[in-house]
Amino acid sequence: MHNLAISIRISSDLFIKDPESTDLGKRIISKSIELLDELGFEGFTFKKLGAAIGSPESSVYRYFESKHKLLIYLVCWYWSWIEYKMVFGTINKSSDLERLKTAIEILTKPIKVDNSFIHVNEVLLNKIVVSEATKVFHTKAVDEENDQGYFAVYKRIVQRVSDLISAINPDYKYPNMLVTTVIEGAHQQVYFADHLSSITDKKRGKNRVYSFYTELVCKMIS
Amino acid sequence: MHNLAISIRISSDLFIKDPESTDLGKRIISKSIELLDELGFEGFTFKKLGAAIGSPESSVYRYFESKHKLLIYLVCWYWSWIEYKMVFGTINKSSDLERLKTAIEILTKPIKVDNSFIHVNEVLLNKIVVSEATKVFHTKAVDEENDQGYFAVYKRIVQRVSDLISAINPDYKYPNMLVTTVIEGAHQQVYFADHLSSITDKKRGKNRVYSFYTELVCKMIS
DNA sequence: TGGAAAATGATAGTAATACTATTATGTTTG
DNA sequence: CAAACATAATAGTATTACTATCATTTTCCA
Repeated sequence: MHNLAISIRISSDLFIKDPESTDLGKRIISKSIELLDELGFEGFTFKKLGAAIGSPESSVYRYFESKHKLLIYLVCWYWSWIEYKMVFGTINKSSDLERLKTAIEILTKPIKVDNSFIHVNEVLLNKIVVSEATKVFHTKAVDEENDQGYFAVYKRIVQRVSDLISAINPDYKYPNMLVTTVIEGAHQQVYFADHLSSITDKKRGKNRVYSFYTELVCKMIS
Repeated sequence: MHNLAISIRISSDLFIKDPESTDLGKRIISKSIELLDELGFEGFTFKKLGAAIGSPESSVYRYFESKHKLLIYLVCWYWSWIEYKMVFGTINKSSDLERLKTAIEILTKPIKVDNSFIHVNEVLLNKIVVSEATKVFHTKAVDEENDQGYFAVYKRIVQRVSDLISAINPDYKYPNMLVTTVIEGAHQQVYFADHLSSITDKKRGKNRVYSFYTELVCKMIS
């Protein structure tokens, strides 16, 4: 069981005090995932979070500088977890194409419950990433935050998959664009299916997002 | 010259008083485009906008209920303008494939200055759509706002291009997903190139976004 | 075991935001 | 020329996103 063996490490620039280090910290993470899902990023406040965990908001501020940083923390956590799944999911595959397909699967198929991290509900966290993660990037502070390395995990995942593509077809000109198209597109399709269903192709089977993007990548690089 | 012939019509649910109907209204539109670009959606306020046009914020509130509604208005304006260009750009093409290619071109190539609408700077508006438009969708009020018809133009554009695809290849299973992948992806690539350049394929020519997505669509539907 | 250090709680306060409301003034128009 | 309308000027409110201070509780370790 990897819940004993591994832990997700997040850049210490994203918090004031490591939420993994205390009980209150873990409850902050756990409850903020629930509340962000319930209220959305705009409706979410540290005051409400404090009320939900029975602590004053000032206690939350001892862990996170702002709700924006907390969101980045959660999104980073999510991508670190995905990276972990990707590394272990591809390690014993026999070819780059197999590895690529597994990576796409991890990036496009619905998330399954994972009990390895008790205070993190990965299914809810995925919902938050789908509906709120763009707000991590789309800020006037992007460049600064990028320089701080906040998006390193995300970029590393893109690079990883991009490298697989280049290994399979070294002549393909746009591996990075292809990968970001898949990663962001997959989330977007889930969001559209939930909220703007007329512009998705809903009645096309259970794994339509996975099928669509797998076919897309394969056709593009062949 | 179409500046005499046409005007962009926006759903009256998006404003309290039509900004096109007065001088102050037009200045609100014009300045809000500049300020949104300069400050970003979060940094933008009606107070600052008021100061910039020399009016109290209460005057702005007589035109728009909230800055969120103003953003939706601008994004709708943008897509209406794109739809207009698409209709007139494809009308005299000789085949569906030609029409499709033109549509993709309009959706993926950089915006050029258009002096048809004096109070709207389309180049800046495009920058705003690229960096802020996701915030129109990603809200707890999406479903309600979708029911109100705020996203109708956007959905119509998707449908239009999707129909072209289906006309070319009636068997292709995912025309809608393909189109939204292109539309959102194209903007995303521009944003990434500006802010997270390591995960784009920058040094691949001037029209890389256009080339990439045209090739993508053609390969997928053939 | 006792005392310092660390963590949390309780409470207060601030500037800014996102509005609403009211009244006054100027401008248009039938 | 008066009514209607548009805008300005000003004030006010609840909430947000913090910061600051001090008291209490818990932990730890010598």
